Amino acid sequence: MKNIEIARIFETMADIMEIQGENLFRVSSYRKVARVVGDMAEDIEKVAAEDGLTSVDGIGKSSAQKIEQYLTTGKIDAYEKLLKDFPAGALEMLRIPEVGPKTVGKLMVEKDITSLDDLEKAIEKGELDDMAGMGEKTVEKIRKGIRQVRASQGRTLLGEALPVAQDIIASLRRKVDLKAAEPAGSLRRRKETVGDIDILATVQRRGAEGAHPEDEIPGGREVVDAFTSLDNIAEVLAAGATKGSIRTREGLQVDLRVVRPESFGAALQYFTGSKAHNIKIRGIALDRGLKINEYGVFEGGRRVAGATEEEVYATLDLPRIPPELREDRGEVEAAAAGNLPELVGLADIRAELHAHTSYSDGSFSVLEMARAAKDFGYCYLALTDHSKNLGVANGLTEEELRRRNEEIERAVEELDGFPVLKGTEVDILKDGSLDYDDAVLAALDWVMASVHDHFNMSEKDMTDRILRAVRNPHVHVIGHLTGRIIGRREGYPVDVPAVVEACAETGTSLELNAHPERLDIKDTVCREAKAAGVKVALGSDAHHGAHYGLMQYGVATARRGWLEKDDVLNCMTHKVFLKFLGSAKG
DNA sequence: GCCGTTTTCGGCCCGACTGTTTTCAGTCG
Repeated sequence: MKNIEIARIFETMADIMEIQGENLFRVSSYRKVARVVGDMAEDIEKVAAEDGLTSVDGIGKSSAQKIEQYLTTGKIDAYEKLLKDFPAGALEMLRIPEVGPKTVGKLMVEKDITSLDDLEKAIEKGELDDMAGMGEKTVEKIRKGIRQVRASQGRTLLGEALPVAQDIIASLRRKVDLKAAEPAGSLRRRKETVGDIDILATVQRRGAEGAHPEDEIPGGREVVDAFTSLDNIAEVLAAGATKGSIRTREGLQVDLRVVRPESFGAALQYFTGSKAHNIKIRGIALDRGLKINEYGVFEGGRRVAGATEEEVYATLDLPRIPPELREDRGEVEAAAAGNLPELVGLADIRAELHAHTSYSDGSFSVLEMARAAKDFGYCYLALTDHSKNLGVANGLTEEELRRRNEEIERAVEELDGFPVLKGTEVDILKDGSLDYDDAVLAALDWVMASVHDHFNMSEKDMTDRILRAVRNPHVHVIGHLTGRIIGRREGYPVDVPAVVEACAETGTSLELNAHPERLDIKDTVCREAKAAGVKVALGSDAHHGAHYGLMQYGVATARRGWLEKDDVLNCMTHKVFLKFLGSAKG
């Protein structure tokens, strides 16, 4: 599956072309190719062979040729040519806040600066001072920005950013009387990582009717002041009449915007994005003679909507599209056709299906884990301790597994019959065999099979290894399919579509590991699984009673993957779940 | 470079903020 590689190449080409001053529409068409190829569920090679690349919206003749060339030769001439004249370290400078392609281009041409290091040295020597547009403040910003790029190396996990945003909103509400306050941006779309946090707020008092957008918002400055005087702030970056910006001690940038109540829905829609979704929405508006901006929907000069998102979408005869879907992956078309999915919600989740106890590497006993699940509101629980191969995690021998199962029976009794399934997260060994014999697995209620070692295999070998586990009649579900750790470890190479296909054939499910560092399978694969009729099991990978709360990130990712209640095993009642397990693998 | 029930040419979403400019370019969301 070469989709991601190709997406990266087109993104890089777009960056380089933009720095070199290429036509911006041409640049954005390269970015669009990168996005559609990266988001595509199918293997690009398969699309190329079957329907042809130009059947994909956004891929024209020229891009199709480049992709074909990559698929056949592993190279793209146009890309090689761009790289040849372009220093490798220069793209890194784009990651500095306030530094865009134009600035990078100027630095390269005028000062021969081609890397973060070069730039830092040049600033130290005062070499930027004679450049047009490089005042004292700008240079200082860049200097700080370089440090920041080095320190943060990118984006923050959803699981870290969401609690920060929720804390800030709660603190803000205690200080000022807000009518509404919501995170926007990629956080609201629940992307697996976010660059910064955007919060929108509106105050109780209504603005004067017909007030111009440029007027100050009544009560706005008061909210901004409250915001910039919160605890846990390392630095106030900006504080105006309607907008404030801070950096938290964890290094996260948080932007707050105060908007008028009559514009709140429009602003929320606008700042939630994604950019691609908004471009599509605006296009539809234009066709109808409407203009949408962050203040509302306008017909001529007249505002026709804006207070709520429902209102904004309704002007286009669309239902409100859930934020998690707003990626221009077909959601607008689905909304227009009345085909939006009824997304699974946290309240639909009846069970935890991936949890460890102190028998392996968890910190709670069997009884404590079960009691915590019951207290959490679940109707049942599956305990999935590691198998003996995983020494570092104190994996269970067959004898230990038997003793743990007896302890489960005692715990069930203790908790008045709260159902606890006897499960395992059994290692898929190097050759694709499993770490327990079939007889041992057959006696268990719930068998999850996962790869935990020998990551450095070829894609073919790894895929064959996993496929062998999929085909084992006792395996109900494959755990964290790609093994990625977001921001730290790329997943091992595996032909995901081939695994999905085999799961569909054999009645095997796929786990969506809800741990914020994993979120594996990811959103687009969820959608692929759903299309193939493969069920998804959400698992928090809990090693402690407090970890059950991580389920929310799994649900968020499932929603981004268009999953509905019927696609998710955890939504089944205990009885239905057992029946499903009895029949799934035929 | 992509796209087309007005189109195969001429468009391509829109606005705010910042620093630095003396009317605007660059960046961001």
